[in-house]
Amino acid sequence: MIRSQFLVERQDIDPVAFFREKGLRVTHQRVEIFREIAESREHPSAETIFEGVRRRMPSLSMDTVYRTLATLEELGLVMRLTHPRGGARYDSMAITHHHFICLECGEIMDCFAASGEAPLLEELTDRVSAVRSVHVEIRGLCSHCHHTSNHNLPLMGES
Amino acid sequence: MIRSQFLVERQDIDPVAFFREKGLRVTHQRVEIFREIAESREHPSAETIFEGVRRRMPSLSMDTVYRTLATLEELGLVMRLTHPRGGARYDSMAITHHHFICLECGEIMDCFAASGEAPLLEELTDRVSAVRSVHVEIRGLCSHCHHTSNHNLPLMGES
DNA sequence: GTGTTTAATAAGAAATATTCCTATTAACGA
DNA sequence: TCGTTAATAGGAATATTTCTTATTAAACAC
Repeated sequence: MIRSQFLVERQDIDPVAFFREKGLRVTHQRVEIFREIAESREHPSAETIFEGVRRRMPSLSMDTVYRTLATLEELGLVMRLTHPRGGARYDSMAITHHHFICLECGEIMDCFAASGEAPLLEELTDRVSAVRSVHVEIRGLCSHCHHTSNHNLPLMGES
Repeated sequence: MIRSQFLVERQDIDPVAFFREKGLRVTHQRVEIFREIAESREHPSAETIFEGVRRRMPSLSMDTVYRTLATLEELGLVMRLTHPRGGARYDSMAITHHHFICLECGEIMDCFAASGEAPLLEELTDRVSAVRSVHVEIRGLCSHCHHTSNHNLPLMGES
């Protein structure tokens, strides 16, 4: 049986050492893109990341941003999130955490506290071999939207 | 404090009654698109849904597929998933469940069993008002890929 | 049933988002 | 410092999603 705890921390990642360790070339682009995400608190889109890094590195191309984001995601340093309003958003996963997304305004909030266990994968035992990450995504209404907008969303606990 | 159980079932949805109840017109397109997803076990893309329904309804347009999927998602009947290999995938959420996604081949498996509770939202109490859904997404390697490919993914439990 | 109202659709254009192609650059090991 | 080659820039190509507008068909009143 595969059973995964939610809380798995990892932090203080030095991108230079990390890339080197993985046998990847330590390019300015990779380091800067990693930093841009690690230092952001805003779950930026690829476009936002591009604009942010390009200020320091005018030759940067969009292709490099996407390629690097894919690399970082594969390494487990970054997570791609589906945003209710189209387009992908990216978030540093140097520290394991989860997300709350407001269905009204689209704001994404980090949720570091975690308790309990992941869904048991017993029913998938013969089909699943290794767990890489467990991510909980909670959707609902943030306080602001709950009070200001007349929403019509079915909520948990209601019929 | 907001605390949400994972397991919240809902099933046997009659799309006609459901749309009517919500004050939405019961169009052939809506009913057929809903059925296509509800009967699929394959987490189809918008394109796949389009092709499937168009066999029965040749005049269907892609725009209607996207529009209807957005409506169904808003009603909580359908969930949009980010697929590792670009593009969105859709899944019927008539019965609450979770997902395992293989990072190698991209296969998505349903995971109905669930235990534990969602991450505590205590830290977000003042920012979050209402929970609409709790979804757990587990990533890793399916048995097939774990045994056949030489993967280089950091896995949970390893350093 | 018939007519009226208007939400929903089809069609294709437009806007976005993402990936691909190729020549060039620069990281790294010798 | 030099050679090798992974990685990048630039732009084209593709894919995905949304928008615009005329048309259609649900829903409802009669």
